[in-house]
Amino acid sequence: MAKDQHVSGRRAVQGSHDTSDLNLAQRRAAMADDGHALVLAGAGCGKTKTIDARCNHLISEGVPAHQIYVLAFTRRSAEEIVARVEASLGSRGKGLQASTFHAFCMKMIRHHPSAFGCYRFSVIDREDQVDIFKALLGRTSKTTTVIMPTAAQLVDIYSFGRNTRCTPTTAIENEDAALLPAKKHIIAICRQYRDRKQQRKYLDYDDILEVVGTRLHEDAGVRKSVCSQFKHILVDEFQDTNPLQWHLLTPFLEFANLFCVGDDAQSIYGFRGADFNNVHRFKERVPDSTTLKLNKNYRSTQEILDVSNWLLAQSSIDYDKRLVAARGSGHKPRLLNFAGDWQEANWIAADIAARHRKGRTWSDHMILVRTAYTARAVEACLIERNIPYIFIGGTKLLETAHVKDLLSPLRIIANPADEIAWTRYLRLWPGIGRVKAAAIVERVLGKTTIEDAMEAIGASSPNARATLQQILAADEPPARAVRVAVELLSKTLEAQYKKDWDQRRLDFPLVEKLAQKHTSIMAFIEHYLLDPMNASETRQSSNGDVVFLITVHSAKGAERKVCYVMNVSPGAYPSSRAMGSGDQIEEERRVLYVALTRPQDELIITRKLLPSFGIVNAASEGDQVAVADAYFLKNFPDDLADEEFL
DNA sequence: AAAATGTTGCTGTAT
DNA sequence: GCAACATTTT
Repeated sequence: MAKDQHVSGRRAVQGSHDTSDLNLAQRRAAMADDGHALVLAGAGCGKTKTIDARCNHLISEGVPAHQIYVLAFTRRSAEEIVARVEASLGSRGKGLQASTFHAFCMKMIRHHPSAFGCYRFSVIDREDQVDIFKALLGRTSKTTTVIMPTAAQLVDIYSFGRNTRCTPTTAIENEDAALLPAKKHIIAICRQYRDRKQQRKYLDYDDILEVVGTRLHEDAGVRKSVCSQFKHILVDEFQDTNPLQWHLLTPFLEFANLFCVGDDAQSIYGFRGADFNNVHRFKERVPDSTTLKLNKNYRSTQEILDVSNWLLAQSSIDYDKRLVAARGSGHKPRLLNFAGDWQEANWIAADIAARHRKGRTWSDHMILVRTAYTARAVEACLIERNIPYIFIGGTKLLETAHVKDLLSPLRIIANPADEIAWTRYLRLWPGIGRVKAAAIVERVLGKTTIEDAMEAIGASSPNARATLQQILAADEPPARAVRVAVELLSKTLEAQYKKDWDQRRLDFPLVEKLAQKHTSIMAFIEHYLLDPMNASETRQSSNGDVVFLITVHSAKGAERKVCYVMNVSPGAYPSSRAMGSGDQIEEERRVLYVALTRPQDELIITRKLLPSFGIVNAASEGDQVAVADAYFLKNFPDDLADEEFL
């Protein structure tokens, strides 16, 4: 029974396979006839439950599970959907597939390598992209007099442009209008980046979607063979899809039934090009579709929803939304004021500990933060009190410096043209810095075989060469290569990271364990780049009774009995960095809305009223006033929460 | 001249 | 925790 699943603390009832616990609107959505459908659902109105029920219904009606694909926003929610459907349908549910858009496209690319022309490509992450742009900037910067973007800004501009399929001007403006004079240079450098990727056989995150989308549009044969595998495509969090993702979905319209579920008030990925026209213009773009609405909230009590309703009502945008609690009345939300970060964090940890002593489980609690670094104080307090937790958001295991170092030789073996990996690997060795590494890489990339390449390292570092040779000999399976790499590189890495080496080394057995699930280095690295697993998540013991510490962006769809929304302070909501545009401020409002709609029973909002980081850092005095003025809780009504000063 | 080491500042959300 | 910058060592 689903009860035993206890999937990340969700209510077990969601796995039950009959539709009797659905309300009328949910049942109509779940049991809709074939055809395209858009389901609009407010926070907590049972989106996930409806997707589960839809899958159950389709499979029960005789659709083979493998012809259904669920596109979710995170690996976590994808896995949960599959787990619940399998739990309720047993063997008939086996074969249901769910993943992120990126993992979906990568599957297509790997299953039809010739169709997409991406054989032996390596997937690169954002940091790798930044490295490439850095190298390109280094070569061109001296002649220009205009202000050029940083490498990181170039990645943003380039990626935004591709995700929204907009003009360079729009993409640059979105980053910073002050960069417009450099437009010509930016376009030129983006072209060089594109060529460089091609040479080195790299696929960045956007390529993964674009390669598949473009091919499906251009080639009818490929389109038919790929798209006709699926009868039903379900898309969760549809409000956060962007034009590139829509481009990818449209070829499926003639082969499969599209079932998209979303809430425009929860659109919080505008910075990644999310476009709620995908929701608002769905009917226009897909005329033969039906639209369904779910508007009864089953998650929270009315007092909690009142806060969220108030917040949206303050917006200039008309969301046409007032959440009504099916559960009725409950605890009044609390609004707690603290003098500083430390007091705030400490109080939350103490409060959770006290509740645990009274018999609550750790996993009844979720702490929501806007930014990863806000989490650090509370993390320290949780550790101090021995409270088990996982932190979701922030740096992923495969993004940490020491793991990237460890994997660099494996990346070289998987793709000898991988310049970034070569550079990283070479610089691990004593006596090799930026300049020598560049010289060696130059020589190495001219070679056609990995053996010649290793020869080309030359006498600069016999150790670097010997080590790479031994790792190459261990080659596959990847777990073995990882183990050999750990053995051979430990000394070097220890010297590099001396201070926190004892912490970092603990990650290596984890990496080896993750590698065991894969048969090739490429597949292993790719898997964890596309569906990254958090360092803290990976370190967890299996039991699962832990406090959830999570960024709001990662918390979409999650719920807990007791939620602490941290640092709802001036300068943080909206973030002082969002002050540039009204659209960005409204997106910030939705971020807070997502946070406030997570709790089932108790909402605890904490903040610091004294000038906090965001305000202090606003550039001018005028900016500081603007930040304080835009603060979302500026006119917060007394009767919506019990306010305390601690 | 390049590498190594030390210091300071700042940090947006993520596939 | 990390990147950019500054300083010391090889």
